[in-house]
Amino acid sequence: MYLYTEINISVNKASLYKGCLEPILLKLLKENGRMYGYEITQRVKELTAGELKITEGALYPLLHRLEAEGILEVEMENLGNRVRKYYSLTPTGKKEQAKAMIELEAFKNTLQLIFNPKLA
Amino acid sequence: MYLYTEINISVNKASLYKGCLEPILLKLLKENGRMYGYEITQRVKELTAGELKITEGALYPLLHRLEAEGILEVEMENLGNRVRKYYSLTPTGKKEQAKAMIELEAFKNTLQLIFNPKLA
DNA sequence: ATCAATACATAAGTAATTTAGGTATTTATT
DNA sequence: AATAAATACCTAAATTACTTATGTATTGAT
Repeated sequence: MYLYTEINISVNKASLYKGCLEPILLKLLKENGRMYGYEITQRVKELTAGELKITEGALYPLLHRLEAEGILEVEMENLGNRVRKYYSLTPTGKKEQAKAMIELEAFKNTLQLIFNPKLA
Repeated sequence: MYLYTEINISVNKASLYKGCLEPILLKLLKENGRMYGYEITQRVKELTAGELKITEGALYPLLHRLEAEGILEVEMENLGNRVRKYYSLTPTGKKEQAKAMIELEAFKNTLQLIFNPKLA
């Protein structure tokens, strides 16, 4: 039986963040060397003061896909009886991360052109 | 028979822009008063120097949805034998536009927190 | 003891697109 | 004059990136 203690009233302004999860993940791994899934969800929540909550249903499949694509590699670590999976960027992943940052810059500039045309 | 003269080699960095089309549209209509579909695709291409191309398959269904939701209203105009459909914000649409801009600001700030943590 | 937090996972459903067509008129090019 | 390109609308199937809703199991706090 499940008892939910936290009621999630998050609005669905979420759609703007679509497509951002992968660059966010790559950036965090670049900064931190290696991280595990749960840690990533918590770090994003901290960094954004709760504004952005990475759902596990989005994160875990992404981690698996990027591992399959050779962008991430994984190391298992045992904590007592539990397993923790640390992910880090492969050499390919580092190139991919750099590309993602360039694309993100272009994205931000493009938004600037549309939403703040005077400053451009 | 169809002969394609322009070969579209657009990469699929497109995913970052997912969820941005509606705020872009609302912003353009706020700035320009009224616009028609084809004009919107061209304006965005101009504004962004070709970086962002709004596809008609995305735009027209969105215009129809927003009209059905009472966010946009439409005026038909005849050009010779052709019809042009001008869209503009309803009063509801103006409120929606303002909300979208606030959400976009929050989005940009959140990205800042993740990608430029030092400047925040 | 019980609840909350930690830590992994998958699968069905949904929304915003892309891709790939389609029709028709008007303007430019050869 | 004929052809191509641009203008102007449209839709529907497929894809993508998620959300929502589950599930299991361990560990730490009250």
